[in-house]
Amino acid sequence: MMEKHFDPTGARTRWNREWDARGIFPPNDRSDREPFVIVLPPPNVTGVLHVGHILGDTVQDHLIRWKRMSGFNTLWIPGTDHAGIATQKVVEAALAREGKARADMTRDDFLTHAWKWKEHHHTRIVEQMKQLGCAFDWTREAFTLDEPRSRAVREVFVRLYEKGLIYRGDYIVNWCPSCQTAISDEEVQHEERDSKLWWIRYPSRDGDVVVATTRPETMLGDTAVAVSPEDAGKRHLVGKTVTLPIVGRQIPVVADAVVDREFGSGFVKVTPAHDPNDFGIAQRHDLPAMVVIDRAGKMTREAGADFAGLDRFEARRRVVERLEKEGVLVKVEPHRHAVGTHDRCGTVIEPLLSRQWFVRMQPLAEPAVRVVENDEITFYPPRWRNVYMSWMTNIRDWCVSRQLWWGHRIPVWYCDDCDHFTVAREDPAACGGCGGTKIRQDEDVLDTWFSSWLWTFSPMGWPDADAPDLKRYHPTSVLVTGSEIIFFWVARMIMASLEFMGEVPFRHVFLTGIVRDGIGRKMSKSLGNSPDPLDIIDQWGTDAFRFTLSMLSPPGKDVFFDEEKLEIGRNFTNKIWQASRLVLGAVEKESQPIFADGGGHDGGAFAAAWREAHGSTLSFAPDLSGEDRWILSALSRCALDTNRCFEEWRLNDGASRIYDFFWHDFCDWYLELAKVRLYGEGERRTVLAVLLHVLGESIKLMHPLMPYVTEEIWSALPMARGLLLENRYPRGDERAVDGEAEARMGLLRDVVTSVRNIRAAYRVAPSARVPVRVHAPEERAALVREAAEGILRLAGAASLEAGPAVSKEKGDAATPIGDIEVVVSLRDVVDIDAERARLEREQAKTEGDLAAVAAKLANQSFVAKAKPEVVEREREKRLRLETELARLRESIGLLRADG
RNA sequence: GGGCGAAUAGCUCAGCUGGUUAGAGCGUCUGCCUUACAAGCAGAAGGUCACAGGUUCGAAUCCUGUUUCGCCCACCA
Repeated sequence: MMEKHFDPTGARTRWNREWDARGIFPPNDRSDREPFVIVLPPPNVTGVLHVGHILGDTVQDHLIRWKRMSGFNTLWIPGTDHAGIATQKVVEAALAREGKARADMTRDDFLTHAWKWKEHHHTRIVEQMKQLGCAFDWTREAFTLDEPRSRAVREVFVRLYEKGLIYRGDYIVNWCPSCQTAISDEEVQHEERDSKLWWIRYPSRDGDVVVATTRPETMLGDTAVAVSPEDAGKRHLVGKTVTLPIVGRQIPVVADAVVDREFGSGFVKVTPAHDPNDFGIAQRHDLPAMVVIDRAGKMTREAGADFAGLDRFEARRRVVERLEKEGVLVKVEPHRHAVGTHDRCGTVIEPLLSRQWFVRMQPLAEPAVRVVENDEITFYPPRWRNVYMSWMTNIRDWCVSRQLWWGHRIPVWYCDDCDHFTVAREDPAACGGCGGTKIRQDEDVLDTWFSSWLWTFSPMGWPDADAPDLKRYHPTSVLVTGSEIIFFWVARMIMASLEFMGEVPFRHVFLTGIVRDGIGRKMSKSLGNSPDPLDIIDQWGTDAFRFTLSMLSPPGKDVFFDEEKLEIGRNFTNKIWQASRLVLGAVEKESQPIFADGGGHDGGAFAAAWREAHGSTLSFAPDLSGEDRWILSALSRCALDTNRCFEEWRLNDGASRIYDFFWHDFCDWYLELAKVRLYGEGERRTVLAVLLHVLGESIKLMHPLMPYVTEEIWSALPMARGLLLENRYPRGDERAVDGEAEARMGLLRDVVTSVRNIRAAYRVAPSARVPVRVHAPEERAALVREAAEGILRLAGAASLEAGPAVSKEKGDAATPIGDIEVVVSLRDVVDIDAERARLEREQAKTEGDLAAVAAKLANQSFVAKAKPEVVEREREKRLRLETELARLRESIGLLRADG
């Protein structure tokens, strides 16, 4: 006998051990079944799992298990990301707590610490990932900074360099003064902020010029003033010079098309070293660039003795003061504009002229646009495709060098003796130009995404083109990730795979939503609103967690996650458990064998379904009741729907479908009806076999969502063979859908519901049995009589009479349903006034409905233009409503007659 | 400044290609510890589908516009 309650922790421990011991997650490399492959978006190795990861992992595990059970050779590769900046920062912070600063350490010492830190956190995060029940192939685990991935990164760098797609140059980059590294455009977060627009007069013999700026401190580095070439009123100044206040430098006025004559004063100060626009102007007009802000965000010596060493924001205040003092500050007005900040630390980005490595993206983007255009790669939900396209078609070069220590070091060596630099796969011993041995490797490392973008093939043995995994498992099937990294990662993976593999990295991109807290805020550490998934798992169980998330996550929509919602999953898990207890308890009590390995009974659709699902044969000839046929039909329907939902990436709908079937069809109706036979005296094997079959198939359907509880129950089912994961996912069968059985069940449900309704309306004690009579045409009355035992039990009826002769009289409560009428005799219990009120309410509603239908049918164009089946449906509806209405009037009349 | 998404019951959301009586979970109300389950069972109440037009025999669903909220992109300093 099963325990009274499911023990999620015990089951998790047990099945993790069991799955691991049996080694069932890695694919069969010799199989000729179609592969289904996913690479896990690698979490930050020094991070902790948050609820968002659980959602992504749940979706992927769901797909993997479903495909595996559907006959695919599945592979899911786990791994972690070295996450350059993020990791370096946490390691630095940890060292700081020990009183050590990175500045005082050698690179090697720092890296030793970083690796130690990585090892520690890696163990932890892997431990966490194992608690989710994910079917990862740990034998293929990868890390973006391990040896094989380093080889791939170097190969890629060298190839791109040789192709002219990587270059080094001096450009304005996004500089984070806090992290002291360049970052890519994608890492800049634009935030609207209230600021000011300062209007400053630059005096000139030819007439003063007034510029408007949001960054007065950069005026110290101005080397020109620009106007729009279309601005007739100002054109005469072009070629003249103006005096830079404070500094006193003479700077020229130039005309450039980027200047908008409508904005501000129509004059733009040009600071080539600190503004990307101005940098462009300077290039076009051959203007010098003067760096006045350094890498720490402090003013340089170039900024002048009065400002050198000041923080840039302090310098802003001082500069404004000076301008005011000099009488050149014309006005200050409030101005709201977007400020670039570093997405990792929130520091305001300083555009800075600096020498960096860049990847030329345009040539890589073109094929990547094509494969999406021709649907070799599809996006779910499809709207993300446009987001991808618009980014790809306006793509800009990618700054890949980072001034960090933690990461893939740039494989470039500079020579002390000549200008040549050596770009090499293996560390060179000498300069490739002059042969000199005084060479130094570039100090910088590569952007983390420079290793992540190889993630579909770098874990499969690339650059060895003959690596068996590459041949077998690439391209992968689907990428499951969040929409926030479409540019960072998805787009770049597509480009990298096309460039280096000559094929797409994956066929489909499935984008999950962002998990938010109960009031819509993004989960974040600083807000403290992200619960620890492991706490949730301990408290609620993995299955409950996974099921709840699945159910609440329409594809690509943000999820408002609230711990209370876990009740959905927990309650459902319990429901499954309890239903299983009922079934297994009943099976244990049966003395005759239900099935056997060989021989046995062979005929009939159910016997065949049993054989196909369980590989054994029934040991008796099943004698199916109406409800048996109905639940088998509903099971098939559920399996069909579920598979269809999954095919269409609507995992949440699939989850709801199974939930509804199991809870409301199987538990609420079938189990209750089954009790008639289970607790009766007759032959029980048919109902037991049906119970076992439907339960078994149901938990197969649920397995991808709730691996532990289903595996646990499966192991207790007498007909189970092997692990649940090794069994075939129910596909459903159109031919198994039994319309007649479903109609019959509908009739039974209607009768039972009507009686319950009346009982509740009159507060009939639950223990009281009431006589039930059903007025119906003989054909249908026969069906009702056939289902008598079930109706008696479910409706709490004392007796059941059905036929065309059934009549009602005063003291009866009656409810019409189409052409039948359910009559419950309550003798003195019925309150005449209450019953009349009840009937009149019903009457009003029915009259309303009828009027609507009648109006529709009276409309000539409706009858002429609507599809015939729709018109027919309306006619049937009218007939039904008319019948019901007549019965209601009859009942009301009866109450009046002698009341 | 562009683009996208959302707006349906008190709350959180379903409602796929327009067509039965707009559904579920939670919450509320009523009655039940009925030999699987009170993490449960039965019943009930609750919606002018954001607003305004339009297309159509028919609109929560399609189109246009408006409002509110959210997100993404963007070199008007």
